Amino acid sequence: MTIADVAFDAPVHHSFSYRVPDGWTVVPGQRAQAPLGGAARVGMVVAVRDGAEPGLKPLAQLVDAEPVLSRAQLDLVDWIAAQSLSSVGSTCAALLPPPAGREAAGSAGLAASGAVGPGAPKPELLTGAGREKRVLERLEATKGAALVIAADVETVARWAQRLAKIDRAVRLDSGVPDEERGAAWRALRDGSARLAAGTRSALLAPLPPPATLVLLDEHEAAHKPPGAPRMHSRDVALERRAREPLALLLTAATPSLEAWWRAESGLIDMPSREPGPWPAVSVADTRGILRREPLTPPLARAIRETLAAKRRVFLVVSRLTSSLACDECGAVVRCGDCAIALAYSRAAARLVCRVCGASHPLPDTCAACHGRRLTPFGWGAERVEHAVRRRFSDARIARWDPDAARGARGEAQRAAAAAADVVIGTRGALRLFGPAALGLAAFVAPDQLLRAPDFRAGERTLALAWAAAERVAADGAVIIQSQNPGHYAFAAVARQNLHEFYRPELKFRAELGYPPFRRLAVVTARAGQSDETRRLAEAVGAALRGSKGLTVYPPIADRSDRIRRIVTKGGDDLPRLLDDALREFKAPSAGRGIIDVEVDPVEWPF
DNA sequence: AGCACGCCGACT
DNA sequence: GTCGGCGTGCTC
Repeated sequence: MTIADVAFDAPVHHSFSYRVPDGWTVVPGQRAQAPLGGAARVGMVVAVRDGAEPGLKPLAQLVDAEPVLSRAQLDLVDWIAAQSLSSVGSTCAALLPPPAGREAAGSAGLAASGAVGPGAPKPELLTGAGREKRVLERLEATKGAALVIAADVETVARWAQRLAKIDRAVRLDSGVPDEERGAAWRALRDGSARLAAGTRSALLAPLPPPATLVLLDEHEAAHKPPGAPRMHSRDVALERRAREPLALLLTAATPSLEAWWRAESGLIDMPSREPGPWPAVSVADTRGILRREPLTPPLARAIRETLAAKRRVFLVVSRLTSSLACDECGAVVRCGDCAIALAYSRAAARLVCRVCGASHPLPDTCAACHGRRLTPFGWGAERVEHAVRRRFSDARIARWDPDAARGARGEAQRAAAAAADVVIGTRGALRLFGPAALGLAAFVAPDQLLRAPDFRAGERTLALAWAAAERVAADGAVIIQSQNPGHYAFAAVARQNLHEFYRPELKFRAELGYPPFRRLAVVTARAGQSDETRRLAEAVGAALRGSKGLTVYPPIADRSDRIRRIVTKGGDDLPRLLDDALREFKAPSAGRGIIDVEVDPVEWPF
């Protein structure tokens, strides 16, 4: 009898075997519906073989008339799953359009994709002004298939419109109905469409050679969204390019250190560009300044001048809420139970704990020294808005909150922000402004960002400051108020010179053994009680320490003490070493506890 | 992941 | 006396 091995979207790291009903033709790469745990579920057929295993349930029905993945693409999926310690089934689910009900049989087979020839071009990293225009020119010049991957559906929509001006373009992302996504996949496969745009679920879309794959904003953390596979789209794209003859273009205003290092090592081409127009960037030193006012005199003057010139102002604030501190002894008002600083809301005149949610009225005196002067520190959007309104009462001022920007009130807030003279917001507000749309962009206090307990803090700060500067007209200004005015991220933005950031940053990363020189993984252990969690974490730590190539740090408890995280460093073989070391905990006999592994984390979970 | 099975608290 | 909490375990 014929047996099909099917991988399901579940954290089980093996496939399930089914009998192929007589008369069916099934090949690996097709999805099929089959009974699993009492329900009919869709999985990927990863192998078809002859055998004699009595008692197997039969496949229920085929979902794809034609395979959606070729053998080579299934091999790529295996590689992704192994590298990210994800299951093959959930990797497939994340990297394919959702299965349609049923589809018409197509006639075209999958394009055969061979190994990369010796003449295959290196991946290219496009930086600098006009990088997106250069991508479009490339796609216009080539007659081959092209796929543009963006980090979010909004960007996909914009690119789909741009591509449609060149040739027929289809969308493979969740911004269009499921049937349309499936049809787009098939249109690429049979050549009826040559241009496509999508998010990570489009990364494996069929691209008959000669083809171009474009990854926009390769530095974006959104290219590694939550859920399997825990791998950045940049890594998927680079591996696909290594296995398939396609041209790979990466774009970034501020490349990831990973991409920059590859470029320096000659693995990626990074054409150098003449610097384009750039605003005047100044850094205002706020050290030793009594912070009762978020706007230093130079910033207040710049706002006044920009508004007088009828141009727009963007004030970048940190999402971190402000807290209350004693002017006399410096103590911060903390939650009695959780020990973290209570978030101060001026409007509500209350203090709220962001861990346990407890809300307290404002205290009259400092608990530490009984001083009577408790004042807020840190500049949240709300406090900055208040200060700006007080000084510029005639201006139209809008606040852009990431939380309020979603949902029903989102549209209203967006409209208000789009019409405002002064927008006060976090990183997400950047989307409101096109290139050179602003007269002034200013960072009220990026120090929280810079001091975040995350080795990517500098990279993030650079990305945000650079992105803001790109949105300011060449005759406009960027003002950065900081207690770290000498930081090389600011110097790089001020002189529009990326090297000024990457040179010292690479040195720092190399010295401390951070990516791109070593790989990181965060292993999370969870068990019922806190002592069980502790015991599990100790056992996991011991197992990891037994592995030669791994550097293992002691487990860190989270605030609730129900989760412990173990940070691990290793080399290129980190996934394999982790998999070997953790195998005993994955066995069914291992019992209690859940172990979770995040390889190459981009967001620091602490 | 789902979904079942399986033992301990507040209700008709 | 039941309904239901989610801890543990299995799914071809």
